[in-house]
Amino acid sequence: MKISSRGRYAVRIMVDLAVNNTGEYTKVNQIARRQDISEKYLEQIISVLNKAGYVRSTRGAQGGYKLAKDAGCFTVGMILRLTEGSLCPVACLEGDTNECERCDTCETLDVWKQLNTAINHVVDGVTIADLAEKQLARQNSMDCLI
Amino acid sequence: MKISSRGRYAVRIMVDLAVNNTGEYTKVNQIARRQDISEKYLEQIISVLNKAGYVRSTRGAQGGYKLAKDAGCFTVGMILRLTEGSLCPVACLEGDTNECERCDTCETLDVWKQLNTAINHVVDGVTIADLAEKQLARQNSMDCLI
DNA sequence: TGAAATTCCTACTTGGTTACTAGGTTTTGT
DNA sequence: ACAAAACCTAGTAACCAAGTAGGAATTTCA
Repeated sequence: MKISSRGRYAVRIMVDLAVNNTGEYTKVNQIARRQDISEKYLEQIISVLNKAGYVRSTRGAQGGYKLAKDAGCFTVGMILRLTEGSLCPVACLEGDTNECERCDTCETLDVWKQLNTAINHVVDGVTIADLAEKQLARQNSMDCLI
Repeated sequence: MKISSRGRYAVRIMVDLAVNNTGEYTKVNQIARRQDISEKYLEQIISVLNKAGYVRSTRGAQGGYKLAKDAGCFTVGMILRLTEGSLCPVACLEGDTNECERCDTCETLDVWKQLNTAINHVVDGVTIADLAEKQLARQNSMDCLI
C-alpha cells in the first residue's frame, strides 16, 4: 500500500513546474537540482507526463518543459494513475466489470470498495494548483523571517 | 497501492472463522476449501494471526483454530497492519517523527497525510463482525431462494 | 556550419518482494 | 501406536521498483 517513488516524484515535478512557472521552459537539470532527484530518472518520469500531454516540451538548447495547461486542471489522482497505474487497492475493482469468480459471495469486497472510494476522493480532490499555492505561501512566509 | 494477497487472505480467514464459528476449533483444510486458498499458504498466514493472539490454536488430532476474541474486537485495519506492515501511503508518515529531510518544505506531504487519514478511517471503521454479519445475511437470503 | 545544449529513447542492473511450494517436526486425541 | 493436525524453515520462480548508462535526435546560437 505504498505510493511508489515514480508517482511521488511525478507529483513533485508537476508542482515544481507550477511553482516555478515563468512562462518559459524549465530544464530537467533545474527541476532535478531543486527536487533532489536524479536527472536521468527524472527524465524518464517527465517523459511519461509529456506523452500524456500533461507537460509540453521543446528540445535543443534553451529547451525544457512546462505545464501544458493551468495547474488547476491537474489533480493528484490524474498524475498518480498515470505513473502508478491504477490506484485500486484490489485488482478486481479495476475495469468496468468485476472479473473475480468469488465476487458475488466475497465477504470483503465491500471494504475494498469503501477504501477505493475514500482514496479516489482524496486524490481527485486536490489539484497541482492547490499544492503550488500552499508552497508559494510557505516560501513567502519564510522570506519574511529573513 | 495494492493490498497484497497475504493481507486480503488474512481478512478472509478471520471472517471465515467468524462466520463458521461454532465454538469448536476449525481446521486449516476446512478454511482452505471454503476460501479456495492453498492449505500451505493459509497455514503461514494463520500462524501470523496466531502469534499476534488474534486466533487461538490447538495441535494434534481434532486441533484447529478459532478466534481468540469476539469478532467485533478486530478491525480490518488491525489485520492488514499485522500482515501487510504499515498502511501508510508514504514511508515518511510511519513512526512518530518524520525523518524525511525535505519534510519541512515538502510540497506533497499534505496530500499524503489526507490520504493516510482517509485510509485509516475506512479500515479502522470496519470490524470482522461487520463483515461476518453481512455474509450471514447474504447466505440466509440465498437459502430462501432454494 | 559546427559545437553545445537539451530532450528523447532503449537497454541494463541490482535488489527486494510476493506468492507460493515443499518437506519435515512436534503435539495430541483415540 | 497411529493418524491427524498444527508448527517450522527453507527454497524458488516471477515480477517489479528504482535507478544507471549510453547514445541518438533536435535545436539554438556563435
